[in-house]
Parts: sequence; C-alpha cells; structure tokens
Amino acid sequence: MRHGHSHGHGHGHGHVPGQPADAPTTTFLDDIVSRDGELKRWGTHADGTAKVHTRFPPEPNGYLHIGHSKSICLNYGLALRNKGKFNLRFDDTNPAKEEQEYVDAIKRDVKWLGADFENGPAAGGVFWASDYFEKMYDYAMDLVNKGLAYVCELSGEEVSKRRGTPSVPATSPFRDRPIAESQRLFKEMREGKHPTGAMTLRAKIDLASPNFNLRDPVMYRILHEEHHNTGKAWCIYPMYDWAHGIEDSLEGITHSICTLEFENHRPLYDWFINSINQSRAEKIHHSQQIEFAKLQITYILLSKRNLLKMVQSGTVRGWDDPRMPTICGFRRRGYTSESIRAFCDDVGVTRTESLIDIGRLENACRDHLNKVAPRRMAVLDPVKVVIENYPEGQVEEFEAVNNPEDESKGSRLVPFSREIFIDRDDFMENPPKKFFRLAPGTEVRLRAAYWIKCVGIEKDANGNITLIRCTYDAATRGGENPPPGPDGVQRKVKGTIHWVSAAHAVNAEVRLFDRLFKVEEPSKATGNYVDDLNPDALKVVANAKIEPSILQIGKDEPAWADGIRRFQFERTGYFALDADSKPDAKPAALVFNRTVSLKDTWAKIADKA
RNA sequence: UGGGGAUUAGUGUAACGGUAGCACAACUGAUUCUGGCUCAGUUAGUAAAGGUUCAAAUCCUUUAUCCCCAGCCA
Repeated sequence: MRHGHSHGHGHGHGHVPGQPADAPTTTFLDDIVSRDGELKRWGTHADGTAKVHTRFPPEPNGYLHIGHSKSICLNYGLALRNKGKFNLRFDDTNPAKEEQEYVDAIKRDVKWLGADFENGPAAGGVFWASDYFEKMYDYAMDLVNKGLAYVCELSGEEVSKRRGTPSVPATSPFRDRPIAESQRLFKEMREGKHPTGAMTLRAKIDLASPNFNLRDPVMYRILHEEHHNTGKAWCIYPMYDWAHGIEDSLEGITHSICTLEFENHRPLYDWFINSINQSRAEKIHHSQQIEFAKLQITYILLSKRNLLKMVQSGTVRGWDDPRMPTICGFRRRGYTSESIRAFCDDVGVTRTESLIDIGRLENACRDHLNKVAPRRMAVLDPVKVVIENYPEGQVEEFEAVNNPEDESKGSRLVPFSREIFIDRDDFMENPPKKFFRLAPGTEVRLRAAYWIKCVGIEKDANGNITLIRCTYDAATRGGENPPPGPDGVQRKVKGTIHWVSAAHAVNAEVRLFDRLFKVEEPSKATGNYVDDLNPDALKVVANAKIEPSILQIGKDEPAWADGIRRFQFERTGYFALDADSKPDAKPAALVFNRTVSLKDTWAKIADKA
C-alpha cells in the first residue's frame, strides 16, 4: 500500500485511508524508491519490488539525540516498508574525536528505538568505515595514478589563505607535480615518514569552482593518532567526502540519505565514485545521495558540540540527564520508543526546513502512555486532611480502576483511613468561580473513595495551611453518587481529586523537569546557549506520597521492553521510576522522573484570570 | 558579492495542470469518578507581481525572504 495507487497519485504523507492506524507512512523518499523500482535502477526482488538498502552512519563522537532518531526512523522505515535492509555504520574516520563509549551507547540507543540492525526482517548488520581503510587507500592511489589526485604540502593555514573567494580561484603550487612524485609521497604518508599535518592528498578537480567543496578537496590527512578500532595501523585518515561514498558503495547502499547541509557535497560524492570508475572494467556501485531537512524542535538544542559542553560543564548531570534531548535522556525520562517513532512519523520527511513545536513530541508521549500506563495515585505537594466523622483506626480498601483506556487491566485495592494527603493545588481558601476542587464549605469526590466536605482549616504562623478538616458522606462509598434527596434532587459534585492514606503512604523523591531553555531557539539571540538556560529546569520534590501498591509490581503493569516502570499519577502526569531508586532498601527509596505532565486546562483557565 | 536549496492556515504536512485536504495548536460545546481520554463543531492558508492555459499551489519570468557553503570536522 505504500505507493497508494488507490488514492490518486497517493504519495502523500500520512496514514492511508482504510488502513490501520499503524499503516506505513510515505514520504518523498518513497516516491524516489518507487520510481527507481520502475526503472529497475537497483535491481529487483523476485516479486518485482525494488531493492532498497539504507544505512544510519553516525560518527562515534557523541551520544545520539532526538534529531538522529528522525534519520534512524526514516532510514529503517524505508528499508522495512520496501523489504530492504538497514545497516548501522560507524563513520569512524577521525580518531581524534571517537571513543568506544560512544559506540556502545549508539548501538544501545538505535536498538532501543526499534531500528534493529542485527535481527529481524530489515537487519543489515553493523559496519565500520575503518574496516574499509585499505580499500580506500587503494582507490586513492588509483586516483593518483590517473592524475586525479596529488599530494599537497601546503599547511592547513596556507590552504585556508589560498582558498580564494567566489570570484577568485584557489591556488596550490603542488597541483601539477609529476604523478610519480605524488605516488611516492602518498606512500610515504601512509608509512609514517611525515609528521601530522605535513601534507595531504588532494583531489584534482577545479580550483575555480563556485562550489568550494570542489576546490581540490582534501582526501587524506596525516594524523599520528591511535584509532579506537584500527589501533596504530594507520597514520593517514580519509576525509568524510572521500570515505562516505566508498562506504556506501562497498555496502551496496542504494539510497544514501543525509541532511540538507550535504547538498553542496553531492557533486563531490558523485565525482569521487565516477573517478574511481573511470576506465575501470568492473565499475563499483554508485549509490544515490538524497538530502532531507534535519529535525529542529523548539526549546531544544541539538548540536553535538553544545550537548558535549553541557555535559562537561556540569549544566546537566550527564548524557542521560532526563532534561537532555539525547535518546538516552528521553529514555531515562520515561519516553517510550513507540512515542518517539510516532513523533518522527508525525513530523514527516521533506526538504523544507522547519521548526517543530516541542508540544508535538510531548503529545506523542502522552498519546502512547495514556493507552498503556497503569494509573496510580500520588500526592506531590501533600497537605493533610482529617476526616472528622470517620472512625479513628478504621481502614477500608477501595477498588480503583487501573486504566480506563483498557478494561482488561482490571483494578487494584487502595487503603483509605481517617487521615489522608491531598495536593495543595486541590484546595483554595478563596476559590475563583470555576474552581471545582476543595474549598471551605464545598464538596468534592475523593477518587474511588468518598465525597468529602471541607469544614475548617488550620494554619501556621506564616499563614500556610497545615491541616484541612473535612466530613465524609457514608452514602457515597466507593465514590458513587448518593441516593437522591427527599425532594428527588440528585446532589452533584463538580470535582474529583486524588488522595493517599497518610498511614499507608510510601514516600518518594520526584524530579520535575522543565525545559532546559527559556527561549524557542536557544543560542539564536546571542550565539551562546548559556544566555538562554532555564535555571529552574529541575525541581526536586523530596517527600511525595504514593499509594502503597507502588511497592509491588502490579499485575496491570506492562512488560516494558526496556525494563523501565512507567505510571500515570492520576491528574498529574506520567512518571517513570528512575535508576537511582533502591526499591529493595528498607525503607524503599523510590525516585520518579516526571516524563510529561497531563494536559491541564485548569491551569490555562487560571492563567487567564 | 558567487554557488546550492527552500517558501501551502499559528505549527507541520498533502495535493505531481482539474473540488486546496489532514494532523497538532487555538477557540466553542458534549461527555466523564482524571479540568486527562473521547466525541461534535468553529477559526484560519498557496510569499509577491506578471505571464502561459478552458483551467495554475503545480508550468514560465521577475522580485522578496529564509537556510547551507571558503575545516587537514562529519
């Protein structure tokens, strides 16, 4: 259905009418794939469908972020939809920046996202650019032999000076040196006979090109550094432009998908492969580079350099700080991979640069968690309520629904007693008109328990409410409506609030996250993200009160694939149990991260007033 | 200044010469033992100007605005 011939040209993005909600989404990339299929450009499977082989090629020099997830999802999705393959490839051509730690984290994150490169229908495997160094060297020497590359002894600084301007060509005094000399020097470069930076191998293209990428770009530089994969085997390393097309070629990649800033590199990508193929009997595979607009999201900074800085400067607690836009940050915060995938699907893939509202990511998360997260009651900012007409020492257990979205999840028992906690937000001494919660003289429903009415409050010397006195109506047991009065009038209650029995409450630390930046486009105004940091991005609640069922793993809890327990704390938001928790300690030490709050229309009303 | 791209409601995204649609946001209302979810509805768009055509978001011309490019980073 991906080509959607049943609805016009049908290459539209979005769900195909008449298909299940999780039906594949198509993009302009699918158009290209289907056109290639018609032209049999890359060959076909037995059933006539076009061959598709994609890859995700991160450099292991940092952690993956939400922007990468767009690339991962689109590459994996394209392969999956077209019965193709998807490779994970480490583009490890710069030993100065790359580390094993990043390799491990990237593998973990790509897998978590669901782009399984090792198992499953689209698994293509794990590859390394560094495994191709020998082949790349051979091809480079081939270009030297053909007079298409030369060794240049200009220093980096000199190259920069001689780069020229749009109207002034670049220059290099080494451009026309004899082929034999370049052959010898390139060999010497490899053999380590020259120090770092002494010379480079350059492609001989066009020093006057208005596209600076074609002004004899560097193919190899000397770097006397140990590589995390090849160790000391090499002291020359290929540049991205030279390496990437060869990597794609060797892996049989059909569609080499990258971001828009590489558009100016495409002529170079093609020039390199064509030059290798020049007068070659057996041509090497030439994959097609296609660019798309990278993901940008409001209030989020997505640049590896800056993320690294935030980690190193201690602005956040690490790469997986729940406030970080890294994949591991979102995971720790409680986001599900399903919701990130849904988000990527939602924003689509185009060549138009856009800025996505962070709310759409939050919505995707709420959407998924609403369906699957077990409900619990938790009071984040507790204030004590005494129910004066409820017998001292008595405990009742009420059945509370585990997930109104999923009846099969059943219900659990929640203990109730004379003293309970409610959230401070759910009481107002002088409420405005539309306040439906507890206030002096008004009545609310305690979820799954009783209706209570406020009959008095106590305050400390500073005027803070320390205690709320209430009475309950025994006829509302289980939260049910009481029978109609003698006049036949059904008494009603506008609000239902959550609560936790004081004697049974489990203490927990709750971490409330806000956006890391105060402005939609961090660092845009001053060029320095530090100016835009939100100092209140983390609020820690030390003594939240949670219903006791939280200590056991409930029958209603899903078998979370990543092992992270997630809940909806009713009327508050979605929360995930953090790895800092010590559930087996006595008493248990629980730490919850607020993944995302529930939508709060009351807050909106209150803000307006 | 040279080259390469982009431009459809507030934000994204469809429509590939033939009815400008969808999602999210916003706003109404209904429903509700979560001010959640759900449901119903409303608002709102082809950057501008010319041209070709029976017909233009789509083709042509000009203009405007935005993004990318002068690393031995990727």
